Amino acid sequence: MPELPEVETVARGLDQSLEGRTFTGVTVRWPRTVARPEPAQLEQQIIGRRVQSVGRRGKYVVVELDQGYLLIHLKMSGRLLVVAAGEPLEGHVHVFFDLDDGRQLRFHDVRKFGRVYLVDEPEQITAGLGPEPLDDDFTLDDFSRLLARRSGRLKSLLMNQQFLAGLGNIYADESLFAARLHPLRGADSLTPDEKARLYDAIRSVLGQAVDSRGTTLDDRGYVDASGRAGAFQAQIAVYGRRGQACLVCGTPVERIVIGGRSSHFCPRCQT
DNA sequence: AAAGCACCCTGTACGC
DNA sequence: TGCGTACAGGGTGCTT
Repeated sequence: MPELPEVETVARGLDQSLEGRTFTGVTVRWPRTVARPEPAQLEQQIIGRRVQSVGRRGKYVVVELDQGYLLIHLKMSGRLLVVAAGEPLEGHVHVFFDLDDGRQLRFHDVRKFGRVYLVDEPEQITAGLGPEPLDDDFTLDDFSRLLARRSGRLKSLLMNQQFLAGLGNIYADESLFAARLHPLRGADSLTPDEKARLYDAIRSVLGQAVDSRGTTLDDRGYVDASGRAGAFQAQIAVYGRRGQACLVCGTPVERIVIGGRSSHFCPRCQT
């Protein structure tokens, strides 16, 4: 599932390959994928727009145009691929954009949860997101202050994009393992040392995952804009490892459901 | 404020 | 072999 490291990797690839390109057409094959404007208006609004840069906010890919912004959320299964227009159109391509150099930006999404937005300002979509955990100016003090106002379970909190932007199920579980904190711990129960451990763990796990170009769990999983898989799966400690030995102590990894989402943790290491 | 759940979707795993 | 069904997952919206 694309989370912050995967979206960051996609955005970096798109920034390289799309900068300076102009959109010359768009085809919508599954209208619900286009959240706004109305699919019929997308064409007239995006043709002629030029890409200035591609970045990321939370789990959104943010394409800065000479006028307006194209935002894409990959949700569960979305892929953004840049290919020559002559390449056969794969199944599950719900929207594709023609570029002025004979290539296409294709939005491929088996689950159809992903969404595309064309807006004047990115904040129209991203205003509710919490801070970026990897920003230089996101400090331990900031994190402690955010935690102080919360009382829910750590796992649910880390998954809440309004609390912190970019963590999903994989990196929330991995961060809690790295911090040696149980996913059901109350956010208001942490000692100063535990808060520091969690802050460090989130930044360390996300940073390493970005360096590894994200996590690709199987051959249908995440790939970047050039179709390349990530490598962080080799460093996964608990996610998806139910029943397997904890890499630190050998205790079987447990899986429980929190807030309707699976949570993986070591019952001995995480307290 | 937080928890629980249905919803959106489809491929896959599983039971019979 | 083939069918039906449960499940996974991020985010939103609704109810408790």
